[in-house]
Amino acid sequence: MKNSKKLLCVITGPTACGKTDLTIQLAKEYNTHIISADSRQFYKQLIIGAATPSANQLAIVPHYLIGQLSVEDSYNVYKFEQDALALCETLFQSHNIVFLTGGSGLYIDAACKGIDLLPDPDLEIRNSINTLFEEQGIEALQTKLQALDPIYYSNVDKLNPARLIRAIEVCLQTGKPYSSLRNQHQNSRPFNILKIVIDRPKEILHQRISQRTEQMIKDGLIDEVKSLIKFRNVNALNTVGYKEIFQYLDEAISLPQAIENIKTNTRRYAKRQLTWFRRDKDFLWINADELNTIKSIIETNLGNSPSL
RNA sequence: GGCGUCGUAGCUCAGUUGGUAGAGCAGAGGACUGAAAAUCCUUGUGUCACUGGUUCAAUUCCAGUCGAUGCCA
Repeated sequence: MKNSKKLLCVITGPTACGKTDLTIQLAKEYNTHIISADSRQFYKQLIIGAATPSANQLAIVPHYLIGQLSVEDSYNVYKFEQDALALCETLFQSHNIVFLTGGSGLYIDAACKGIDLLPDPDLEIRNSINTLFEEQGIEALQTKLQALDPIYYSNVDKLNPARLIRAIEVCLQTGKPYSSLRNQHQNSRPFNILKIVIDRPKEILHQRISQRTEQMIKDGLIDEVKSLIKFRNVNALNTVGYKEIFQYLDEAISLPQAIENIKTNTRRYAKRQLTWFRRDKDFLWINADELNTIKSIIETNLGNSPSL
């Protein structure tokens, strides 16, 4: 074989587009394994609401980074990058192709391009900045960041507390401006990468989101959420499907209203995902029913002549 | 059948003491480096139900028609 490099095939797409089934089918045909890039399926307690693959599906091909964490664990993109790269190294020893699938764009980027080396968040510092925000509002964050890092301040979304807080946190932790630690260069990888977005007409996607939401309720989403009520404040549960059911359990909204809200919020999530993918011109957009097209592209990228 | 109220953006509604109209939600577009299913930004022209009348001018006033709804029969 001429092509000595291995291939990481990224299969992503908006939520409910059918990437799980499709990737399992591909991985089975290529007799290989799947690494998940889904920031909610990491948590073992999130099953129904996170649309985690079923036990039957997981049995078809080996999966990694699904259910390896508890919702109480702290995890982040950098750790994910490390985990995903370590898995790639191991799996490429015995496979020419490995699939990475999931809908978390930032996590996919971390695996494919890498992210800057920054210290792990210090919870004490973060909490103190959060308190500053709660007590004095966004202006206090703006003033602070402007003093600590005027360069980043000139580019940052000044109305987004999350951006401001993280930047301040890094400045305080490292004693350096956040901007000086961001190189934003793309790390090279010891494997080739093929990136595919599974596309669907918007009406069809919305229909699938609606149907999947109804199915989640039938499958017992409410009981799953009830069992997690003691964790309701952890970040992992600030998630579509869970927060709406918490509101229903609080009797703040009716069940039909909660279900409607889940559908709406899922549609919006899908929209944000699509915005993210559109920005990255490396993605090939392929219709969900064009499995043969995908296989043909994979063959080409593996250095084989397309036989289809 | 009689009397009243209502009919304005996909939905809920506001408003114009007559000069063709605006909020919330939904929708659309965008941003994004350790919270990312998170967090945040931008974006509102529609036969003002229909047909006539009055008027320089009607979505606004008047009449009729249709539809919704309430009360009385």
